[in-house]
Amino acid sequence: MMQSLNPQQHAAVTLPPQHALVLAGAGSGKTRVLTTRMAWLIQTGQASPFGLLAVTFTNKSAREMLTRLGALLPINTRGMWVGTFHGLCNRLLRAHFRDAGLPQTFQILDTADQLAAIKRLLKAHGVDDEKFPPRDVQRFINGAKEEGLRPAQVEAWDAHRRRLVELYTLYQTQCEREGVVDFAELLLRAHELLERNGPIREHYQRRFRHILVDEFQDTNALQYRWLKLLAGGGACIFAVGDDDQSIYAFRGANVGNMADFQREYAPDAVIRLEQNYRSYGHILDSANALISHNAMRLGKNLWTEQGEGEPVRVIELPSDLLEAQWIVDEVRSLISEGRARSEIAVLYRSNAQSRVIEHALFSSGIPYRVYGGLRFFERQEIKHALAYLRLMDNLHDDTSWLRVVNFPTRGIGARTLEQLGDLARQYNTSLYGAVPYMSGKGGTNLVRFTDLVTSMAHEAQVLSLPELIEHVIHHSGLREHYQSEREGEDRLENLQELVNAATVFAAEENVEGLPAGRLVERALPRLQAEPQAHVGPGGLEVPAPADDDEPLTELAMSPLAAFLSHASLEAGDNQAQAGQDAVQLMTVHAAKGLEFDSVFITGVEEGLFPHENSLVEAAGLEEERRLMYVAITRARERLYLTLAQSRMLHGQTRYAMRSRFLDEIPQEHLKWLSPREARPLQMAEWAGSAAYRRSDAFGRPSAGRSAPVPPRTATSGVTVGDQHFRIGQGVRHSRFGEGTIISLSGMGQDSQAQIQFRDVGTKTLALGVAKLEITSG
DNA sequence: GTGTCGTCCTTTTTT
DNA sequence: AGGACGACAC
Repeated sequence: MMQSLNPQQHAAVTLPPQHALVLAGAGSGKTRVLTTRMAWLIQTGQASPFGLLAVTFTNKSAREMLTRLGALLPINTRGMWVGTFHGLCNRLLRAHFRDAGLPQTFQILDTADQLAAIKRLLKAHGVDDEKFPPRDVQRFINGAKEEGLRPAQVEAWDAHRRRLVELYTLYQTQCEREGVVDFAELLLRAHELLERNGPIREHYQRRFRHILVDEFQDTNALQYRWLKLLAGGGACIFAVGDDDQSIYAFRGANVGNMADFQREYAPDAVIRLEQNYRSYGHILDSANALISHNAMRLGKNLWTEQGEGEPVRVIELPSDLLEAQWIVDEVRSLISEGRARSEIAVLYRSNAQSRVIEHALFSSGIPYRVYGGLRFFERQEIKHALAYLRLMDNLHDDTSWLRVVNFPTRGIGARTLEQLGDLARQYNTSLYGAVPYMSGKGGTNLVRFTDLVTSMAHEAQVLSLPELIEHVIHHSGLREHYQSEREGEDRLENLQELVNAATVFAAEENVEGLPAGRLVERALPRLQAEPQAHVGPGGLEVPAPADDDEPLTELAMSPLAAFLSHASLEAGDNQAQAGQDAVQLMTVHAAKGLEFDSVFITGVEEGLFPHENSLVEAAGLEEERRLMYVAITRARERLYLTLAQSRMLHGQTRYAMRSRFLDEIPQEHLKWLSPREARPLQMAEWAGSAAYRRSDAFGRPSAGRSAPVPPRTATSGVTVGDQHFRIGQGVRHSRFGEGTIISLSGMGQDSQAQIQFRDVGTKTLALGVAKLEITSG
């Protein structure tokens, strides 16, 4: 188990029981250390499998951890507390729903459900959604919750914010009435439960002697507090993370948690894993050099025993179309060299870039796979089916009610629902609860719908989970609806896939054949019927696990409720054509944690990567740099950085110069396939440049590629009045001082320039308005 | 209740 | 440019 660990990995794995922070660089064997540590703790008898808690951010990494652990030790990992923050909190709340003040059947709102709930709330209270856009309200509420704040604790320093706090309060009341819980609420509730309930807190504090955290740099304030609370009884926290790979600050992750952890817990051990087993030297050194430009770091330098390998290839092309075409040609030659398509990744900063690349790949007939986009459980037809199922569990779930009350249409219109909503408010009940108060024509259809849902709920007491879903799809009219819809073919297939998913789920949970709605008593903490000594892989006698406390509450959940949680917490795969050998397309964010033999990082331009929206603050630029660091370190053997001088964005052609990140990598690691000029090339120069023609000498097929296509615009500049502006030009502004134009967009009087000023940072100015003096270029 | 037209927005995303 | 969503008309 321990063989072939390097000294640092070995030290981390065998650390005595104490708090520890492991700074694990990209490709340094982080997951391996985490799982081997768990196995080691179990095997040496320092912990029982259920005395460990391991927490991750994604279901995928939780699964991987369990799989690897299962491979290391002959134990049944089922029922171990290994999961995502949200998954574990859900488990906690299910087990102690009463103490947490939740109904037994509480359901989980995903982001879209939450937004719908907020829209409904705003409408019901006549809130001006110009002044309070639902998305902003959502962000405010989630932001507060992620800071661990209830409405009373949020500072409201002006009228607008006071109103937001009011809305937060109202939203909370609505959620409670409906028995639903959003993602952030899972964490906050679980935290409050542990904080306020001494016996429960002490039970879990006694139980989990070892808490292991993956991707610690991505934790937010509330998650960190949750961990601290859980470890408050003397448990050891083993936190693994990489501050250089923190790329989720924009959604509340706080890298500062790493430094705080180091300070507050004064961990006796900070271990750095700096040997990289993934990339060749030039790639790794490029990444190191780049990230060294960040000021806010804990510090770490990756090295490799592999040779320096090939230099990083860099190429600048006249346009996004040519960039895509060039990539496709290069991909084709990589494939013809015998490389697997699935080992080639094309990464981009923003999703908007994928279209052009997809188009080029498609035209060339190269199979590709795009990550991101709609996931299985987020599909419209699936959400409809799930809404029926949720109503079966909880008729007061207004979100679900509204989603399907008139889908398929059954003559219940907006007016009827408005009336119903008024009544519900009047009698302080759910929409379902308000049905008896309805009179008139609208009422009869509503009663019919209510009967439908109640009869389905009856079936839930008889039918198994897959049977129930089949029943719902049929009797709700969903099947018929999609059969008659022109493009309903896929949707019908997905609905069938939902039945399959439920079959698999029921088998995994051992509830096959049991009625979907019937409670299944299970003592979750019990892992094995009879804890006994095993013989470990090394012939080691493994002591019987320590006797843990009996659970305070047994988890009682119906197969249906369990399936619904599963659907909310794990949105499912979002990949088309899984399994096929295809070129991988994804955003840099989505690539985190993955690795490929060959990687293309596209759009390495100022304004795009780093993204212009991040340039307003220094912290933003550092996050962009970390993002580039993550991108570079995905590559094992070959790395390409590509950039385009012009690019279609939001229906406008934009011109940009190469990313500053390119200048932060020492040239010795780079091999320019296009001329690297002190200033960006003019397109006219480019089209005729010898370097471009020479590019065929690099072994790419020149056939199939047309001669250099003239750019869509003659020069990369705009003319406003009698002035002609170009990228890279020096300018002077009366107030902002000296600066350089780093990007241009628009035409004539409407054009804008992004200017990097020497003293005041980057500004975007309207050229028709701003008075600029051209100083050079 | 459904279909069409216009308006708005557009960084990154998991649970 | 292109998609999503909301307002309006049939």
